[in-house]
Amino acid sequence: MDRRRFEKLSDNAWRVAPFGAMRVPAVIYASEDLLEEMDDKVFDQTTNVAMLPGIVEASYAMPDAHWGYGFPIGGVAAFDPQAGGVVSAGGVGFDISCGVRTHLTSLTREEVLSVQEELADALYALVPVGVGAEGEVVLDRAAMDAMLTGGARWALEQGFGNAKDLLGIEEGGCIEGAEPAAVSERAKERQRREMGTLGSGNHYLEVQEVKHIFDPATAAAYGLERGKCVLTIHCGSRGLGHQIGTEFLREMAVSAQSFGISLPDRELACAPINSELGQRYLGAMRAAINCALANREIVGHIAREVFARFFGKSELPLMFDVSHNTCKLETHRIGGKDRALFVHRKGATRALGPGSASLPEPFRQYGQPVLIGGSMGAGSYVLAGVEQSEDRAFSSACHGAGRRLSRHAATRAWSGRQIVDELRAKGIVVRSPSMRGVAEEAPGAYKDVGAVVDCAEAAGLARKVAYLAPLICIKG
DNA sequence: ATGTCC
Repeated sequence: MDRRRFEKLSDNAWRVAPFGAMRVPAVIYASEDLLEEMDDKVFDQTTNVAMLPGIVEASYAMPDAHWGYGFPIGGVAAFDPQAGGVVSAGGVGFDISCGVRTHLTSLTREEVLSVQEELADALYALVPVGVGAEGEVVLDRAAMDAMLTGGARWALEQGFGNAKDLLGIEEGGCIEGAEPAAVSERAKERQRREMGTLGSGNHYLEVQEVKHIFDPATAAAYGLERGKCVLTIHCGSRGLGHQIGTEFLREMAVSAQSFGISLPDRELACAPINSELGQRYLGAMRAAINCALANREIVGHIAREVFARFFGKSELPLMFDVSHNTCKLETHRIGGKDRALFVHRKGATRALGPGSASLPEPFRQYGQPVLIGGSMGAGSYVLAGVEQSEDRAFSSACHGAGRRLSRHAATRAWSGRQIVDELRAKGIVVRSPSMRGVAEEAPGAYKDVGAVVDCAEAAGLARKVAYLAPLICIKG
């Protein structure tokens, strides 16, 4: 994008003053290099979101923003129901509550390397992965509704995971207000056999080494120790979330006119929060959030069983589990006044600062762990929420590196086999059912995750705590 | 992201 289209607020923040039907400004957090690299579509989409009814303060984009469906991926926007605010299915995305969780291990890099290939084989054999992957858990009608209401708490009752896990999951593992009745039979049917599965695309399970610590005190509070390994899982609500997104997008697009909403882009289909459709979507979306939380809890359980085979009994305590595709009711201080807002984060991570009451005690004073998934070769980062993030984008940060090339362009540039071999030469073992998927997810198809997190830190969205280097990657 | 088009 041409930086001259923006007013420079700082080295890492760029503003577009309202023009046309924009109700608020658009603000993109990016370094000059990242901004130049972004697609013009990010400008169009971020400014389009600023036209939606009831939007508060500004339409934001994170440093990893790229072209998405309606909203940019890496978009953050908050709406006030008292001011005609809307909820948008495209503002959450198709993979509702897609997110990342990281488990701690007491294993050293050497211990993992001594069984690297075998451990990769076992994880790949036992964690269902790929398009249409099905698991051992099959839900009947009653179990489906209990799962959609109970989230990770339900998974725990079924014998998956440890009770302590709930403390480390957003919302304590279960979001209130889920309405299984608002979820179609078709969405439920698609999910019936998909619990405890990874899925495809950018989803993965990785064993990573804590390679570098930037903030020793916070790392210690999070349980991260240099040279030790962690297990990170990135997946979402599978077929259920996708089906809910598809159905509500269609319904919202059809109904927009009846609500008197004129859409700058049909993909921005939305409904007033205070409408039957808006409430029904929120109930279904929260059910999908619980589905994703339960899904990750079960995948974590399977991984723990695999680790127990190799290394004996170990707890693999959960460090944190955080979603990056959600719309959540939160209280934010706007102009000195607390307001209840519906915050859409699409490819953006909640990043609560120190002292937030909803953070678990062990690390409340350090701020929320913000888990940033990099690409296969580039590694990942753990960040921490900072106080000033509240004034930047409702306490939000980036969620990953962000794509540089489209999936199609990536498959033209690389073969999956070539990528697997190159990563093996670097000491990273990859297992995947889809070599095309690996090519689409090639490290070169993503921006430099280091530059993205440096920018997030410089912009005051979050601060760097640790860098994680992959040793094993199970890829969807 | 996705039973990669009901």
